[in-house]
Amino acid sequence: MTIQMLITEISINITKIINELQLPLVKFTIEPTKSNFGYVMCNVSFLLAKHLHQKPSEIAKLIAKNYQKYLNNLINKIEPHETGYLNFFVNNHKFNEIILNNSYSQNYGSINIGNQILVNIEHTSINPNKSIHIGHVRNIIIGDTLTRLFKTANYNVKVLNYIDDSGVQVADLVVGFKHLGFDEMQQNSRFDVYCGNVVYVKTTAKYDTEPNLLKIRQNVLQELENSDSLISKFANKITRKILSKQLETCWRLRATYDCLNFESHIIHSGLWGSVFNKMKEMKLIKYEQNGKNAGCWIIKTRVGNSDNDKIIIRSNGTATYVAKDITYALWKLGLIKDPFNYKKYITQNNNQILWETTLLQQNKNKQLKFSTNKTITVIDTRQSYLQKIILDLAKKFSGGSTYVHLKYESVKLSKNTANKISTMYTDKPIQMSGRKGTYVVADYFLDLLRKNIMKKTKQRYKDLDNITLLKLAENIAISTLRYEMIKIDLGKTIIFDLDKSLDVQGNTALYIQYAYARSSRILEKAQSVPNFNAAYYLLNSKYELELIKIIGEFDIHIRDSVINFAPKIVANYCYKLATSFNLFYENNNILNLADVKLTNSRLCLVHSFKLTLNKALSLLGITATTFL
RNA sequence: GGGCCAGUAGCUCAGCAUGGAUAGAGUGUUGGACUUCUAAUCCAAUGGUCGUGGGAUCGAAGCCCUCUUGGCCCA
Repeated sequence: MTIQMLITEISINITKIINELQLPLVKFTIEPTKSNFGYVMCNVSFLLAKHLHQKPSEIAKLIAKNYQKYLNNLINKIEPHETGYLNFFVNNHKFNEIILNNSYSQNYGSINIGNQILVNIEHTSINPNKSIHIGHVRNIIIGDTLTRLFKTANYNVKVLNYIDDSGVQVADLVVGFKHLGFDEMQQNSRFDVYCGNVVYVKTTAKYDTEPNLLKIRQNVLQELENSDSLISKFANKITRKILSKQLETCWRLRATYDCLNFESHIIHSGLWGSVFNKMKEMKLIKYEQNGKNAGCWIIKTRVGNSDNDKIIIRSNGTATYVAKDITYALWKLGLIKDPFNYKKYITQNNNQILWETTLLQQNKNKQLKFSTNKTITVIDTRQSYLQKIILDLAKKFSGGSTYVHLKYESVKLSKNTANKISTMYTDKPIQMSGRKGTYVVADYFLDLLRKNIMKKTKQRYKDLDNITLLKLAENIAISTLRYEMIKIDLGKTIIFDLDKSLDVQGNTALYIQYAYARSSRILEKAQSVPNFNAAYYLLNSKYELELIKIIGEFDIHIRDSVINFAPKIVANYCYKLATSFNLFYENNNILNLADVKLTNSRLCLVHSFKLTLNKALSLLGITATTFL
């Protein structure tokens, strides 16, 4: 029995009453209330009021009267409120025991929505020509948190990371290294940082003054489509070198993957070619004879009231990223034959194997399956237009698949931070740009945050050794960044400010971790381990009852979060749990009591809180420590 | 020109899907609480025409429409 089950029981009974009274069947909801209005509430009277043209309070009375026969020793009172709400009261003594006993179990909070259905989630997919910046981090954290949530909802999740190793941005790097003399072997900074901050920015800046470089880039792009060319091999070498560095950052952020999809393989395997032919057959694309797109293959689209053309193949015969994205989406949805073989890239820290696509025959590994008819693509809202094209196209290939574009607003740099890192003055927040080099490198920020936290921790514990200190600070830094990225609604732009982000007071990961550490210390210092055969009826202060109730709501929030693709719901839940625990902690003594039975009951509650918060935090990729 | 997103306290944001009880947090400012299970905490005060105008409803921060401001995308 959880609160969710309580809700289900009430829901069934009210439906019965509606049937008995031959009232219209309305879609009512039952939710936990705020403490002074019973335990859970139902809005059915309001909905019926619309149909019956009666006062909600009258209907509430009627239903309450008919509910009496369903009352039992658990749900023991129903009260029709004058506003129209139906408030249900429970036997707290019994319910405390039920919730707490439930919360001790290993799989507490796990729900079954997915039935082990295969779903793939694509996220990260950063061009392998630069280091990961704070804007990319939002994508990684959203994607990874969603993965954790879907796994706990019993989906079989495969995480994909698309590596655009044959696009314009990679061509820019090749131009830089091969024609502008940048040193591939430099040792001054991390390779990905060097490529992004120096080679890419300086190369693209030269296009304005040296237009012949653009022609060179065109040739590079063409060479990239031929896997045997020297340019292709060189590009492969540097993109893999960058990728390995980017993955280090991803792993630092505690994201892991199942498969790396190399874009070049989409061309080299002939997959794009077959999709191209199919699209020609289906008359989805058109060869343009005249106009500005003469010589190009285009796709006709209609968004809103206006027609738009999107180039699929340039006049020189190279495929645009749109072509490759479409092909990739069709592959993800399993709508075209899988031409890839898979080989092991690495075993990640959590023992999860990371695979990569390959075209080598010796890696035929057909038991591996990453394609499925349910796919989620995490990309920011600026890609909405292209995603819409892909979605429309996928529908034409097959009606039965689900393609979700999980979009989120981008991360911008605050005015102050922008002015700090760029020579160009601005009086408002700016969009980060790889090309202009106006971004904050993720590892740079994390190192700064870690340093800041270390300083404060050192003040608290002067004797702590450096290794412990560093580990602790690293954990808090990663957790802080993850929490800040996930607690904000996906539809809201994050304005990132370097200085403000270093502040870790209030609603932060640290606050939640602190509550966890407090609970751990109590259990450590207790004379005995909690005995679960406890006097739960003694837990009757408002702080205890409230905390138990919130613990009991765990699965409701997970369900809510999964169904609505809203990871922030779990973040808010963690904060609510921590706040409630802190109130309990401040107001109810636990260890220094004369009443041994009460101490034990409270220890059980502390234990339950600790387990539940730990599970909730792990869904956010946040690790709680017993000491802070 | 077409499309998408956002506007809630000085600042940053919950609440909006599924309308209903007194619109909540953090932060800031002011004051208070450590001989006590961790004060990276807690308490109190302060702070709101929920961007504007209209509509449907017994009832709107939430739904529909208008306008407006800011951001983004396509052309």
